[in-house]
Amino acid sequence: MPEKVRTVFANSDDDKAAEPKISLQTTEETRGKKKKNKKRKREEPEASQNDDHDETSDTPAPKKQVETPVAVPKNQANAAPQSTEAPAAKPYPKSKSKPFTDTKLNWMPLREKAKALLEVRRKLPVFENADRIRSLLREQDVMLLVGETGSGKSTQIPQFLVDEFWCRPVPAQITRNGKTEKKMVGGCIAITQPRRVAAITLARRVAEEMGTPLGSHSPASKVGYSVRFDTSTSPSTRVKFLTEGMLLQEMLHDPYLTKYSAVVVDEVHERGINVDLTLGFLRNLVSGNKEGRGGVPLKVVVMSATADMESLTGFFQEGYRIAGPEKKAIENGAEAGPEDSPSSRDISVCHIKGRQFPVKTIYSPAPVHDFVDAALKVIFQIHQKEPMPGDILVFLTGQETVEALEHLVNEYAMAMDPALPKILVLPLFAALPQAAQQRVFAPAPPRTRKVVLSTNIAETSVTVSGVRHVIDCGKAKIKQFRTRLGLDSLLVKPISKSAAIQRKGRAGREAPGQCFRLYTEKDYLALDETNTPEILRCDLSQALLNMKARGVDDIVRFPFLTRPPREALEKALLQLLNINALQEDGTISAVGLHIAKLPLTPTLGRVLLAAAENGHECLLDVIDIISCLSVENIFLNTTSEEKKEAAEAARRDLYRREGDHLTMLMTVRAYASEHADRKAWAERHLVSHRAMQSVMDVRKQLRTQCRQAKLLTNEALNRTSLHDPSPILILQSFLAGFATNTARLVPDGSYRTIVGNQTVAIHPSSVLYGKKLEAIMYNEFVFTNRSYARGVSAVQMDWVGEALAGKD
DNA sequence: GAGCACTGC
Repeated sequence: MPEKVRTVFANSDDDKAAEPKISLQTTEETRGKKKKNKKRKREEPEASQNDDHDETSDTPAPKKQVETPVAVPKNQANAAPQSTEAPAAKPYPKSKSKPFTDTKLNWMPLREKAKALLEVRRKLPVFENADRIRSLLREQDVMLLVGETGSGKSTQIPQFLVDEFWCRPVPAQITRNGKTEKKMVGGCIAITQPRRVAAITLARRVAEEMGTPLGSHSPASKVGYSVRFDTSTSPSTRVKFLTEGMLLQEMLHDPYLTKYSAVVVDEVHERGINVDLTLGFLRNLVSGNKEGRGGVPLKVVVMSATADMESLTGFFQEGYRIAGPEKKAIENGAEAGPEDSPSSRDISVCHIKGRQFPVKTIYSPAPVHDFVDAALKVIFQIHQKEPMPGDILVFLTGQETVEALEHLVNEYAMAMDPALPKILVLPLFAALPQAAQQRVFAPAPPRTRKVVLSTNIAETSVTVSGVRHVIDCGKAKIKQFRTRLGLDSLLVKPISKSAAIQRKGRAGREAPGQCFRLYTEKDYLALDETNTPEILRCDLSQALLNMKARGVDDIVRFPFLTRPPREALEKALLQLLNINALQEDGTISAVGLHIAKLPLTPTLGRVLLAAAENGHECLLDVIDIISCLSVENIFLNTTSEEKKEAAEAARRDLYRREGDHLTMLMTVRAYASEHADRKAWAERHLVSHRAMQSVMDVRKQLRTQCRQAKLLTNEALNRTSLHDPSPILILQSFLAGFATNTARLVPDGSYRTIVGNQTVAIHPSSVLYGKKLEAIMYNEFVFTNRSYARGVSAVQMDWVGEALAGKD
């Protein structure tokens, strides 16, 4: 249903009621505007392609767009996703000696580009609402904004707000823990994003539009971004794009977000656990007393692509209700601005229409049993009937189904009528090497139709150009943490309506399109409205530790947008108790506080601290291993048989009989000591170069943090000679966090978990696969077709006993 | 004999 609703921006001229007011969409003015929109679409479909960030997420601000703002074929822009640096981002070296006037001169071309871009911006659906959004936010602290794809909300909203009077830094007196301090509060707008690429791409784009250099490139820069391993801001930054995790991290140090006048939370509908935590903390900030901010209000804009805003309005209203009808007097005497009038408690809901071409939906007349087979038929049906150009995007569940369909399509294509255009089949999934992924962005060769077979990576993370036909199998693999069993399950499940709409929308980005749903309309109507929030699907220990570290001692009273079941919360608390991150009374311990600041799961954080007690050498080795465990799989999947044998031989010298942990250590050591050509080394050993680069990033970050925490000395870090690792010390350090992730061999030759007595098999990707050992410790316990332990090492039963008894 | 997608001072 949401896809059929056509709404315009909220009509906010209604009388203001005393009760918290929600201005809902009105449909009256729609008609005229709709027509206008339609016309616009025909005239400049290209302009709409780069204004919403999910469209550019894989195509950083196409530079052509800057030079000729009118017409850029999307294909072209996508064809070179590597040319990331827009010209505006380049000209400022970090050199401090550069005179300021120089910067000023270099500004001129930026200004001109910004002026040209303004023409494009003016045509965005969101633009005509600028004044209304500004005036609502002058009165109110919270705004909810529904903006469909292509509305331009992510790039424009911060620019609408940055020059508002309330967005200037103000001197304030802050009282905390009885101490009063003078400080500037506000001045900056934060915009959160679920993904790194989006944060960086948007920052680049907005910097161009504002005509200022990006981030740390110049002291005059107004736009910056902050993602893990990559921060580009300057003291003058006013608009900052960051990942949700990064904002949470900032909040650990500055709970009242005193740098910011506003926080814009974008893409809320994706409902990652970080966004849920962010919203909980923000609700406490807007509805609580503002002492920590010296009485200066914080504006919160929550943006989503789906119309389900009722739960969000209720969520923020409840915050106001609990805070009480009267505002607490501000004790330190900060002046009461207009924000303190009752209307600051109103919440407005605004709808902005997107810019999409119409997409026709075709349902399967009867239930489909084999969606790979059904997809095959539809692909050739489209290919025979539909004119060129018009590529096909097929949503499947995983690598397995992608590869199965790939073979089938290629097979059928060979027997195809030679008079028909050719078919180019391109698989797309996250584990695919980067180079192979890039192939889907290149436009199809002449007289060829691209058929992209994708997992749900193409649903949000990646935009494929040229697509006019979408085939949706209606399913996806979803990871679900099962509290009772303490394991992750990766199961094929039906998608939600909003995911189905998202998939369908991928056909209408450049021209009218069609979407074939390989399920019946009845099935569609029975789907859940939205995706299950991650907070209901994952292990909560990290989230709880973060809350505890922020002083939220009573978890039950935390404002959850969706409250996790009690059992899941209890399990997480128990786990934190087990690793001594919490004290018996449930408050955070010194160890817990330390772990919370590490960019690791609580368990891995605990391991790191345990290793620190076993000496510098052990800590350095454990950091190497932890770095591997906290990134995607470093070992590539073998594709062909010949390659496999060569790789097995090359990898042989890395394998350690102690298990995967020590094997990872040897891999990091070998990679790090390869100075000539790491990429070639990685290819030879069938190790993912991309993953190893992340490993090295994490390793560097952890080493730095350990040095700052005085767990490592410079001397230990700079030592060049390699010591012999001590497997015993390393594995015992791991048991400090993973004592409950252990299993012992039983007489029938299988393994049973020590806690829970469940059957578990060593995953085939492990170096210990097929081995019979006294006991094993594993990093992960997952269920796919059966229960597997992944990341496995051999341990001794008496070590496990000691670790479980807490005598580490 | 096997690998949905994201993310972190």
